[in-house]
Amino acid sequence: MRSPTSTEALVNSLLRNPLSIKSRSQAQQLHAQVLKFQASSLCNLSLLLSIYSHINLLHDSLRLFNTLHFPPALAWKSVIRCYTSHGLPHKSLGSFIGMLASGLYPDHNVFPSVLKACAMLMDLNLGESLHGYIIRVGLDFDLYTGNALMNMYSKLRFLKKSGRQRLGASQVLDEMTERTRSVRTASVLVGNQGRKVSDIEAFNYDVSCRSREFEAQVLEIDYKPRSEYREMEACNLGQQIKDISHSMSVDSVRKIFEMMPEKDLVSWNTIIAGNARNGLYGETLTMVREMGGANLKPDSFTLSSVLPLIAENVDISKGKEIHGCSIRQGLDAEVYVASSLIDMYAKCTRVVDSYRVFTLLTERDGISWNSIIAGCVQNGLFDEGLKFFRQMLMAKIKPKSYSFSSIMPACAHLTTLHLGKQLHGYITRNGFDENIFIASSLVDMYAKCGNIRTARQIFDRMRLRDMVSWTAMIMGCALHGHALDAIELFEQMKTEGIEPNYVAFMAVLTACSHAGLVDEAWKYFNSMTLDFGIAPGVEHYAAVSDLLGRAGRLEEAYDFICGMPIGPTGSVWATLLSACRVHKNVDMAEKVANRILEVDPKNTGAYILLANIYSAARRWKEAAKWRASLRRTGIRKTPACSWIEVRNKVYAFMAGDESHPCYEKIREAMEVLMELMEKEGYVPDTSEVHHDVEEEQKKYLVCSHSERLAIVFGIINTPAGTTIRVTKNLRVCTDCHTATKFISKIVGREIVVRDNSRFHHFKNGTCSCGDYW
DNA sequence: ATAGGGTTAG
Repeated sequence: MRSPTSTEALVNSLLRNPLSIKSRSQAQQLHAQVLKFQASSLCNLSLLLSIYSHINLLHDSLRLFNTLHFPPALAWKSVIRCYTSHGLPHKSLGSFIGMLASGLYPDHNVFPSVLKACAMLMDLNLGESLHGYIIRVGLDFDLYTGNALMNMYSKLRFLKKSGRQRLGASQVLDEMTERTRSVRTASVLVGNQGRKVSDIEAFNYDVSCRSREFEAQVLEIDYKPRSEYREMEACNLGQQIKDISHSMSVDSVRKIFEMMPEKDLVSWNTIIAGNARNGLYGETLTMVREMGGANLKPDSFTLSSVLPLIAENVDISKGKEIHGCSIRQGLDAEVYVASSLIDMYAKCTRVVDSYRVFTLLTERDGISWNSIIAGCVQNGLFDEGLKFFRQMLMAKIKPKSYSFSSIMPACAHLTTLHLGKQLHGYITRNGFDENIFIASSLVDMYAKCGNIRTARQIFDRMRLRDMVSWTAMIMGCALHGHALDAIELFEQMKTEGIEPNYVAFMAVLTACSHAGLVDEAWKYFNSMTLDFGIAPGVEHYAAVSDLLGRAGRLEEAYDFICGMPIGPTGSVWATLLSACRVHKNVDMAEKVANRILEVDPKNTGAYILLANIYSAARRWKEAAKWRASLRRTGIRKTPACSWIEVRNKVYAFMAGDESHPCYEKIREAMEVLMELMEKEGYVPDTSEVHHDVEEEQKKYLVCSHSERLAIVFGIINTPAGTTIRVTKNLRVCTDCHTATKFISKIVGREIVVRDNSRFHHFKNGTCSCGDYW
């Protein structure tokens, strides 16, 4: 026999040190060497296989595995791990069964992968059976297996849909643990020699029963495409099932943790993350503190699990504490921690602090980019969000599903349809269409950009719809004044077993309010508390009082607001005040305005509205008085602003902004139009012009409203037949509304105006809202 | 064996 060469020795040492191999080519070189030296023993090939699986090469692993006639345990375990980390839980469990079937005994380093596969399938039953099996083979005290068990339980919940009444999982496990332990202690005490044969036989029999039980369950699992599991996960983690008895799973996690004889940092991190995922705020923070007692310092895993919970609870002081902690540990520029910090600050409306963390972050990945983008968008900084989105693309980071659902609301709010469509194209090309978050945000975007039909098409094609998808569609209909569609959808949603929440009721009430459906609104308002136990919030009261007010039932609305169990806010009263303006009821307006200033002395809207009401009644002195007191408060009202998209570019207008580069051209066109309109019978309604000035001057002021400038700009800059789409950040003014009807008729074009609450479709001299808005 | 980001609301 020849002595091994140095190369052979190297090969052997490499085979026994799998962590030193880091790339596919290294692994393949080693593979070639093994074949060259005819060292392809079963043992060496299994070692190679475990190397392939450690660097996550599923195909190479499988190719090698398939050449083995009787794969040893190491080969099976490698394949199982690889399947799991590739997100193929069925395959993983199948291989596990195959391993058992070939007579091999599972050991401590196979269960983590199998448990993870159970968690992926969201199958608690299966997980519990596996747990029973693990107890039977005596591995429940193993550190790695225990950690994986905790992880599985903390990710699984009792799904409402499974319907079956279940025994408390932890009770069953308690009993089983007790029985197993007695068998085990007995055998330790007596020693293997003295152990009664019947005991061992009984034990082995029990183990094989458990493994068959588990096997039977695996075979029963119906295979679903991967995307569907992701949807299930999305639904499971969604609000609907959030509060359904996850306590049983959490109990199991705690029991395992307490029983574990040896705990390491991973064990602590796992239970902390589990508590955090299940929303146990106090408990989670306590455990982070207790870690110190066990001589363990929080690491990046700990911090990035805790921060989302702090964000959810909007606890800025705790958040800063954790930030401080991460700085002390030198973890504040670590991607995981930093992304959570960015998100936490954003959720606490401290975007400036998010920026700071983001700037300090040197290596940004898709998630850190998305955190800052979502942070901006969620705080209404749409342009900044878009800016970061573009920067991300320039940094050569490919947008993923999260990126689209984060940025889409920005397109929706800014009405930048061209951008939304562009993103939609990218989404379709990359197969993100099925994603429920993206589809919902697309429905919302198209609806908000005026394209209600496309919104409906996308909605109808969705395979799975959750409450948010329905609400987005209902709100879209409400926005366009399609109240009956909105109501029908709302009823359909309930029929499909999806419970409406706070926002869904806002949507349906808004629909009623835009169409003047008083009775329906009452019905839904009462149903909220009676049928669903949701306490109406200010928004719901606002919708109903708005409706009563518009219908001219001012007294009724007044009493309704006075009867609110939660203190009415300025905004609720404001709906009534604007109704007073529509119905020109100065007495009521005075009464309401005083109530507003009682609860909200800084409500500038009230000053302006009241001043306008006085102006309309030609009571100039009082109007001037209110305007003066507004000036004294030193608060500036939100400036009115309108914008329009022409040839993929957005043009913004402020009222009477004569410095606008297009101002002169617009002015000229406006004069021509005004002449034509007056011939058609248009009389400028200057009653709300708040200054006591000449009639000509008033007419001029009315004509320089931002929405009118935007509309005229659109007419002169687009070819005949194009629909003009204008967005305004506040409400469309009464006179502009009348004027736009005339304009639509004269120029023979459709004009769509979206203001802060709804869409107005002007066509042939009429408006879709029937002048009820 | 453990970790971070997403859709509806005037």
